Amino acid sequence: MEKYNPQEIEPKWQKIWDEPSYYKADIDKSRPKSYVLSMLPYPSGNLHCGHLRNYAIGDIFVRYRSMNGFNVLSPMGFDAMGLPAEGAAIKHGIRPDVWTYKNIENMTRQLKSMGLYYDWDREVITCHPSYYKFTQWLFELFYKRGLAYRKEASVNWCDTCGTVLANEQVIDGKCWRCDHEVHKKNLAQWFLKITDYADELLKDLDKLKGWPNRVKVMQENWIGRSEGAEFSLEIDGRAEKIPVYTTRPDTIFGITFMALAVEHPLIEKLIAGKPNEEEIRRFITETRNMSDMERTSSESEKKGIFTGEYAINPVNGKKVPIWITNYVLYEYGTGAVMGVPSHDERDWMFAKKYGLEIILVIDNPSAPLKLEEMDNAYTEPGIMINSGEFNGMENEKAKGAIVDWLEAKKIGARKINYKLRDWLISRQRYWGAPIPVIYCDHCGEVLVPEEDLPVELPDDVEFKQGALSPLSTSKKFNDVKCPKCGRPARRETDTMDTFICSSWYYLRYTDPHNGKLPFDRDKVNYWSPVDQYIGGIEHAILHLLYSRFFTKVLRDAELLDYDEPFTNLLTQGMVIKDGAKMSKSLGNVVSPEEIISKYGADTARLFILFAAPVERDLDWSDQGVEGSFRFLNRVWRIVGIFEDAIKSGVDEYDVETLNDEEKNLRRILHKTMKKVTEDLRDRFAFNTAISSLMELVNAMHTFQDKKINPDLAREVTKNLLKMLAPFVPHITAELWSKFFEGDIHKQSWVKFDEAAIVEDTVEIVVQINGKVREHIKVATGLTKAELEKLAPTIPRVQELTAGKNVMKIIAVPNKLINVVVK
RNA sequence: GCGGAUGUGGCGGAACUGGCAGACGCGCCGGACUUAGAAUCCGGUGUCCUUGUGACGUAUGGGUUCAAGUCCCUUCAUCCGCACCA
Repeated sequence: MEKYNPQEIEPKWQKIWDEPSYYKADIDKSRPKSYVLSMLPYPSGNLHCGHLRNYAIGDIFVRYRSMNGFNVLSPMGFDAMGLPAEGAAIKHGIRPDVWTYKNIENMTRQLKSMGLYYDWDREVITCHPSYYKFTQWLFELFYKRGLAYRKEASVNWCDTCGTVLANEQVIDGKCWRCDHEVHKKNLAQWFLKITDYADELLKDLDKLKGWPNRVKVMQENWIGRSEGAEFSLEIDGRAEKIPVYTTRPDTIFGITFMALAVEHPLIEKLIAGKPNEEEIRRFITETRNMSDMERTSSESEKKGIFTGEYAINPVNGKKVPIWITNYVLYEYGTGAVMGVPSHDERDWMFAKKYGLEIILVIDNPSAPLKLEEMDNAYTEPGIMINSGEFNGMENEKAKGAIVDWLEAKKIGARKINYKLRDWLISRQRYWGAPIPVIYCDHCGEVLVPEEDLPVELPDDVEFKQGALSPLSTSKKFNDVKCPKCGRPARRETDTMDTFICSSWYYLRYTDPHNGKLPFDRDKVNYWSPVDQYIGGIEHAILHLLYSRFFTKVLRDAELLDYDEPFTNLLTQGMVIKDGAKMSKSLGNVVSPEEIISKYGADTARLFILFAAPVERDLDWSDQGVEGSFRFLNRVWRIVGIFEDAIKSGVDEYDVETLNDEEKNLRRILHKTMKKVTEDLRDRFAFNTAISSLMELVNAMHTFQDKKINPDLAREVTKNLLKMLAPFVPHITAELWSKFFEGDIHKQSWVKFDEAAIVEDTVEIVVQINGKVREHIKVATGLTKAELEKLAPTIPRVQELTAGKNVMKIIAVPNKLINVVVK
C-alpha cells in the first residue's frame, strides 16, 4: 500500500463532503434528534487554536451521535457584526461588509479544511440583512411586550471603542473587548428589561443539570438576588421621606445614622443654604469623579460628610444624623442605607472614623459582647437586645417578625432586590443592526412598520470615532417620514449590541431561510433546545445569560415551547503554549492552518483531543502533534500489513478457530470497543478513548510479522476504523473505502460482545497486611468465599504468615486477596 | 474577605464504584535495520538504597479503613469567579 499522505486524501474527501446533500439535516420524527452546537465565531479572518479545539470537540459529538442513529443538526455560522470591521474601515478605508465577507470566505475555507460535519445550507451570517431583519423584528417584539424602552441614564462609556457598554461587558472597570478603562456618561439609551426575568433566570438555573456548576454560580452571583425589606424614614422637620432597603431588618433598632449615595436626589434640598454647602458640594464632585473601579472597591476608605439634617427611626423615634457617603451605591436598592455600625462591617468602619454612636442590638449568646472591647462589627447570629418588644428573640426569627411589624404599621414591606440591571443595547457604532425606531415630533417614538424591515445599513457614511453613530452622517438613512403621520422625522442612529444577534442565532439555524418569521414554531420545537452546546467559559455570563433571557421572552410570546435554550453545556479549556495564553506579543501563536497543511486535519484534531481532557486547559506541544501524526501512520501501516488478510476474511466466523494470541487480540478489541463507547457516551473523555485506541493499535502491531487469521484481521480493522472515524474522518474514510462497502460515516457504531472480553483466568493480587506480596492466576469469577478458602493454600502466604496469627482474610472477586496477620 | 476548582514521574496526563499508582503519549536511554543518517521496529524509563520476595512515593500534616490519589479534618500553593449590593 502507498504511504499515508494526508495532503492528498483530505482534500479528496472534503470535496465529497462539500456536496450540499451530504450533511443535510431534515426533520425525521422516527429518530431521536440531537442538536449539537459550537459557539459561532466572530469572523476575525483566521481560525485560531481555540476554534480548532471547539469545533473538533463538537465534531466528535456529532459524528458519534450520527453513527448511533440520531438525526443530527450541526450548523455553523458567523457572528459577523462588531467593532473590528468598523476599525478596518476607519484605519484602512475598507468597507465593513467587504472586510467581513472576505474574512468569512477565508474562515469557511479553513473550517472546511478541518473536515467538519456541518450542514452549510443552514449557515447564518448575522450581518446579512436577511438575518438582521429578524433581529430588528425581535426588537420590535420586545418593544411591543414592554421589554424595550429608552431612558436617560448614567451609562458605561468606552472611549477607545467609541460606544456605551452593558454592565456585563465591563470587566473590573474595563471594557471587555479592548481592556480600556470605562467611565460614566449620561445618555438617552435603549434598554431591554432583563430584570423582569431576573427571578426566573435565577430559579431555572436548577433545571440546567447539564451545565457546569461554575457557570451557574457565576450567573447566580451576577443576578444577585437578596431578600429584605424596604421602609422609609421621615426627615426631622421636613415633608420628605427617605426610603431604604435592608436585608437586616433585625438590626433596625441599631440605626445610628443614615447614609446617602452622592447621587441621591434629596441631597440638593437637604444641603441648600447650609453653612458648609460648598464643602459638601466639593465632596460630592470628588466622589463622582472617582472611577467606578475605585468607588466600588471594598478596599477604598469610607468617607462621608454630615448634611446637618436628621432622620427619624420609625421603630423607636430616635433622631439620627444624615450623612452623604462614598460607599453607598445609587444604582442599588434606594441609594440610601440605614447605618447600623454594631452589626455591619462597613457601617462600623464609617462610624469609627467619624465618631458616630454605636448601639448593640444583637448579642452573642455564648460570650456577651462589650462595645468597648469590640474592634469590628458583630455579624454572627445571636439574641436581640435593645430592640423593644423583640428583645430575647433569635435574630433570624426577628427578621421576619420585624418585617411583619413594619408591614402591619404600613411603614415598610418585604422586598426582593437584584444586582442585575437592565441590558443596555444601544451602540454608537455603524456595524450592527440598526434599532428600528423613528422619532417624530408629533408622534414621538414610532416603530418602523414590520413590512419596512429590515432597516438596512446605508453606505454613505463617514467612519469617525465619536459620541454619535456614523449612521448620523448618512443622508439616505436619515431622510425619513414618520410612519404614522407622514411628517418629516428622524431615525434612531444607534445600532444594537452584537450580543443581541447572538442571542437567537441558534434558533435561526432550525429554519434559516424563513423570510416571514425568525423561525417556524414547529421547526424550532423539533430541533431545539440545543442538546449539546460547546464553547468557552468567557461567555459564562454574557452570551449565555442573554440567550436564556431571549428564550424565555420568545416562549412567553409563544414562538417556542421550552424554557431553556441549552440543555447541556460543555465549556472547553483554553489552548495555551509555554504556560501562557497564545498571543502575538508573546510570539507563541500556533496557526491551525500551518499545522493542517503540514500534518493534515486528522493529526491536528487527534492531537487536540488527545492532549488534555476537554474542560481543562491544553498545553500545545509540537512534539505531541508529531506523536499524533506518528500514530496515524501506525494505523495506516498496520492496515496495510493486514491488507491481504482483510480482503480474504469474512464478517461472520467461528471465533473458536482463533489461536490464543488471536483470541487475546480479539479480547483487546472488544475491551476497547466497550471503553471507547463508554468514554464517548458517558464522559466526553476523548483523551482516554484515544489512548485505548492506541493500545489496540499497539496490540495489532504484535502481528506485524506474524500470520493473522483473516477473519479476525477484518473484524479488528473494521471496528478500529469505525471507532476512529469521529476523531479522524479523512484517514478512516480512505482506509474504509479500500476494504469495506459504503461510507464509514454512515455506518452504525460498534457493538461490543461482553463474552469476548471475559478471560478464563484472571490475575489477582495477594496482599499481606495490605502490601502486595504475590500475583496469582485464578479462574475468573471465583466467589469471595472460594477466594477466602484458597488464600491459606498459597505458598507465599504460608511462607509469610508462618508463626503469626491470621486475623482476617478479605477477598474481592477478580481483584485481590488480603490476609491480615499479627 | 467570600465562593469554586486544581495539586500525581522530566512533561501532557491515566487510575470511573476505596482494591497492583503512573495507562496512553511526549521526552530520554539502549538495541535492531542502515555505509551513514532520517524514518521505522523492539526493549527500558517514579525515587532511594544495602539491588531485595526491599523501602519510600499522588502538595502538607493528621484521621477513618484489612486497604486511601480516591473518604473526613488541617495547612499550604496555584488558578478562576465574586467582592462596599446594605
